[in-house]
Amino acid sequence: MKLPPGSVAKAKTLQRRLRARIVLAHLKEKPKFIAGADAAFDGDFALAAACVFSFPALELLDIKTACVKVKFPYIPGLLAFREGPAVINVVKKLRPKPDVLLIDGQGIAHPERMGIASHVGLLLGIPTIGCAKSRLVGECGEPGKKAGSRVELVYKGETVGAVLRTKDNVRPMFISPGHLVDMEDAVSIVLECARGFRMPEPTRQADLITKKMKREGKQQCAG
DNA sequence: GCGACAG
DNA sequence: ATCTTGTCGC
Repeated sequence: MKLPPGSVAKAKTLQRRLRARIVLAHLKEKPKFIAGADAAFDGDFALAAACVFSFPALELLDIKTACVKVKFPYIPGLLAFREGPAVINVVKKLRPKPDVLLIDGQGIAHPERMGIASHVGLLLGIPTIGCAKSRLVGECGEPGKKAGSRVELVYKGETVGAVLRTKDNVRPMFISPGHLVDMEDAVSIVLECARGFRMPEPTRQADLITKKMKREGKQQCAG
């Protein structure tokens, strides 16, 4: 996928401008509604899905989907410019509006502290948590084999995330605050959303929906 | 120059 | 992310 000249440099400049507005603070109230969002790809289109659950009961309350044309290729560190538009579009449709949003990707565990979770959280103005299946940046050890064990993810001398075992004996998840939450919130909320699978329920369901959309064809999706 | 590199 | 069969482990 081709990009107009200078797009990559402009994207990086925007990240550095937006990161000044990221706020990491402890949630004042326990969330009542939590959502998860993810996207799959079919040609030049991003098939996005988002779902909201009651929290901490995790009863499914709403599901929304969207099909958005992608204008950016995948470039490590610039995922928000590829998936962000579709995710923002679909999350805006959710009812009730979520108090916290889990996104498949990094929060501040990013070269510019602006992973997709931080980026989307800032643009939507809602608390977000990055839930990635693998590492983008940072150094870390290996957490214990039991669910709940964790080690810090350190980047340039700063703790930017947690390498968290969400299930016994499975590869850990890379959790990092996105926006309007702190590290403790991120880890505790993800653990409360762990329901016997590696991925926390909100993100896991969004991922399943996304793959189903792809199987059944993008022609019938909203957006 | 070489290796790393979310989805 | 996506392309892909059988297969090992809980």
